[in-house]
Formats: sequence, C-alpha cells, structure tokens
Amino acid sequence: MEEMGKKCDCDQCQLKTLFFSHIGTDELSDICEIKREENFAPGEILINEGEPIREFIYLKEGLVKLSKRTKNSKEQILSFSKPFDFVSLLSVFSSDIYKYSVTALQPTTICMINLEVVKIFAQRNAMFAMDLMSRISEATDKIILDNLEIKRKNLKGRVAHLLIYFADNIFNNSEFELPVSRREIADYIGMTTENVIRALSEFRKDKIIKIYGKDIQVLDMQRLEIISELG
Amino acid sequence: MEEMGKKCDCDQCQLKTLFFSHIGTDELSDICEIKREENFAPGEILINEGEPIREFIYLKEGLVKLSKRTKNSKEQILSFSKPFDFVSLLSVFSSDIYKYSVTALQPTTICMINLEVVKIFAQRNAMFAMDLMSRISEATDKIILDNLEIKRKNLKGRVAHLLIYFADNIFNNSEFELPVSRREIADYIGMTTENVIRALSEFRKDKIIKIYGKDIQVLDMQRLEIISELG
DNA sequence: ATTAGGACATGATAATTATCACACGATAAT
DNA sequence: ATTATCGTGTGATAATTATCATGTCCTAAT
Repeated sequence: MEEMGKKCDCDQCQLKTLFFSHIGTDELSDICEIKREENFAPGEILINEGEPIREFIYLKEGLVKLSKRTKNSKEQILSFSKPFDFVSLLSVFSSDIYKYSVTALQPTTICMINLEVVKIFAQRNAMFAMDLMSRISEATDKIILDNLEIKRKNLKGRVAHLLIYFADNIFNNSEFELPVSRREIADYIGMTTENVIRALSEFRKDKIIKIYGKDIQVLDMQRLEIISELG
Repeated sequence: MEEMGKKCDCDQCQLKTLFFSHIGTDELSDICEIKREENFAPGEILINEGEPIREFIYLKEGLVKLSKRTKNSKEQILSFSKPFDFVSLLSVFSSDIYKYSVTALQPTTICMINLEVVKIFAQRNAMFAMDLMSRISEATDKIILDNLEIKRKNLKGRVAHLLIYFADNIFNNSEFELPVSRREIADYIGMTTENVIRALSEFRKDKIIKIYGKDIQVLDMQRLEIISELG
C-alpha cells in the first residue's frame, strides 16, 4: 500500500472520459488536487467489510474480488472486477459502511476522492450525477445477472463459465494465469474446493484445457462453451 | 390493467417523502399532472423483459416478482418486491431495455412518469438525483445480499428463509397466504418444485408450520429460524 | 534442517438433490 | 360431459455434490 502520484495527470487518465466526461477542465484540476492514488499487491485488502465509507474509490488498474464473510466466517465471493467495473460504488449511496470487502488479486491501482467532495460535485453537476447512476446500475446489474447465470448451472457448467469469463473478459486470451485459488473459485461458484479441482481435472482429462498449476490453456473453447451452456 | 387517477393527490402519497422529498410543491404538481397510475391483478405482467424502458415506475401498492427467463425458457426469480423496494429502477440507468420482467403477485398499483421527464428533474435537482441513487443502491443491494444468503443454505434452509421473509417482511404476521406457487418458490431458491413441496411437508410433519393449501401458519418461528440459519 | 500450514489432488463414502412415475383435485376449454 | 392442463403431493431411484481421509508439493516460520 504505497502512496503515489503528486503530479496531476487526470486529463491523461483513461478513465476520465468514462465517468468524468461531464466535468469541465477546471473542475477536473480541482479533483486532481484532492485525489489520492494507491497501489496494492495481490492479496492486500483495499476495503474491509464493516468499515465506514469515507472515500469514493475507482479501479484504475488491476483486478480485485468483492467478497462477504458469512456468520460462520466462510467467504462468499460476489464478483471479480477489473477497471470500468466499479468498486466502491456498490454501497456508497445506500449505506455508510461497506457491506463487502474488496481484495486485490493482481497489482492494483485505485484512485480515491473524498466522498463528500464527490457528493458536492454530484449536487452541482447533475450530468455527473447521472453518469454515476449509470455506473452503479451497470456494476450491480452485472453482478446480479452473473449470479443468475451461475445459479442455473451445475458444477462443471459453473467452472466452465468461470474459465470462459477469465479468458474472454479479463485476459482476452485462451491462455492465462488463474488469478485465484481453487478455493476462491469454489467460494465464487458456491461449490466445494474438492469439486472445483475435480471439474478442472476432468476438463484436463477430456483435453478441453491444459493445466500447469495456475496456468490454464483452453484447448477447446467450443466444448467449454457447450458445457457452460448445458451444464 | 385499468387506467385510474385524474385527480392530483401526489401530496397525499405515502411515497412522496421517500424519494420526492427534495422536490418542491410546485414541481410536484407538475409531476402530478403527467404521472399515470395503473392497476394490475395477480398474474398480470407489469414489465416484460426486453421491452424498451420509457417510463419510470414505482410501486405504490401490492406485491410483485422480478424474474428473468433463461435460454431454455425456464423462469428464474430474482426477488419479490413490495412498495419502497423499487421496481423499474434496476435497469433504468444502465440500459434502455428491461433486463427483467415484473409480474404482479397481489393486486398492485404503480405510478408511472415518463423517464425523460424524470431525467430532466434529476438534472435540474441534484438532491433528487442523489435520492434516486440511494434508492437504486438499496434495491440492488437487497437483491445481492439476499441471493448470497440463499446461496449458502441447503434446501430446507432456503425454504425456511423464504417463509420467514414472507412472515416478517411482507405480511408482518406468522399466518399468511402464500402469494406464490410451489414452483415459484423453487424458481426463486433454485431448487426443484418437488423438493420445495417435500421441505414444506417435512416442516408440517415436524409441527413447525401448518399448511392449508396456500395458507401457511408458522407454529414454531424459533425452530424455523434455526433451520434457516444452519441449513 | 525441521516443522507447520496451505494449495492442490484423488479416492471412498455419505448426504443432498434431481428426475421420473404416478396420483388426485381443481379449473379451463371444447 | 369430457378432455387437457396445472398445481400439489408422494415414492423410488438416479445423479450430483459434500464430506472425510490421505498424500504430495511448496513456502513460511523457527
């Protein structure tokens, strides 16, 4: 968790157009002055469930998991998020404490702005507020739709779904390094670790994927898609 | 689906304070002029998945289900909503077509306002926009949290969870008439109809509930809660 | 160097859930 | 009146998933 960025490069920020598109250049430099950038190594916790929400946070770079702890302290994973799928947005306007934890899975950079400042901006600039709303809706809609998809599949279908998700949405490559453990996959799809491992092993035996530890190579995407669809 | 309400009684509306609290009396009478009220009988469809979103809709009275159709045309139920848990909000700002269907389970009254008008209000009145955001976040947070709860439970725990939900959140009574079929319960908790029936039968045999068709009487709420928690 | 713990892996067995078959009553359609 | 359909209900059996046991490999801690 290392402090960064004194210089104001917000106008260079790739994310600027995404949800600051309705903020003028002068206002943007104001934001630039007060924003803070932070880096997190894989495994580091960005946000801890139960903490008060003080900052508005968005993902600039990296990959994170959103999770929640059950009463018997097991972890349930809600979603994985990359830049543009926002993070702190979820509970920001419905609660004053975080309902979910956020943990880095890959080296991650976030940008933080004091929440009160964002609220003032939103009150002054309705188009900005509308943009925020769209982002909230999109992020939560994704989570809800994805969870529905997973719910209707069986073990193999769920694991296939996840592999396709990483290949197509996160890495844009049929070969990638799993950024999560087998247990995390289990916590996400709602099955046991053993069964996740078994499903992966079967995919390997059926020559649908190759496995070298965390490295996955999808050999037969078509079959994986069929399994995800019918499973 | 019967047209209603010419007279402007928005200032009498119980919901007014909830999300129109930042709209002045003069603006409110403008809204009142353009709003439309509609009634739906149980089983009638308020919103059909795939339809364009033209109206901003909120529940004034009644009970609805939010659902989505899978590719093999099975129904998945996302949530049940009563007034204050908003409805059309979900996809309103993230898409221009509805991603979910909404169906009345009990006699239901909705209030509709042209979406463009609402957007103009939101742009003019930032506090109103902030209120809207809170509502969206709350509604979606509820769905996400509830689905997580269900995910970690087994068959009996899920059925118990649903019974408690109806008793405590919808009817405020340990005795109530199920507003849904056994199949709809199954579509909600992600199990088969037969197993939902079996779970209910077992609760009956164990004297935890009484069943007269759709009428349910919870005899032992404590035991039901234990089942919901541990199940 | 040794120990402890965690991630990955596999097999055996138990528990849970789905599927199929059948039945009955109510209701809608003709 | 009769057929068809749907919701409810139960039992038998099959399929799926969880649990428990065990082992290996790797890494962190001492």
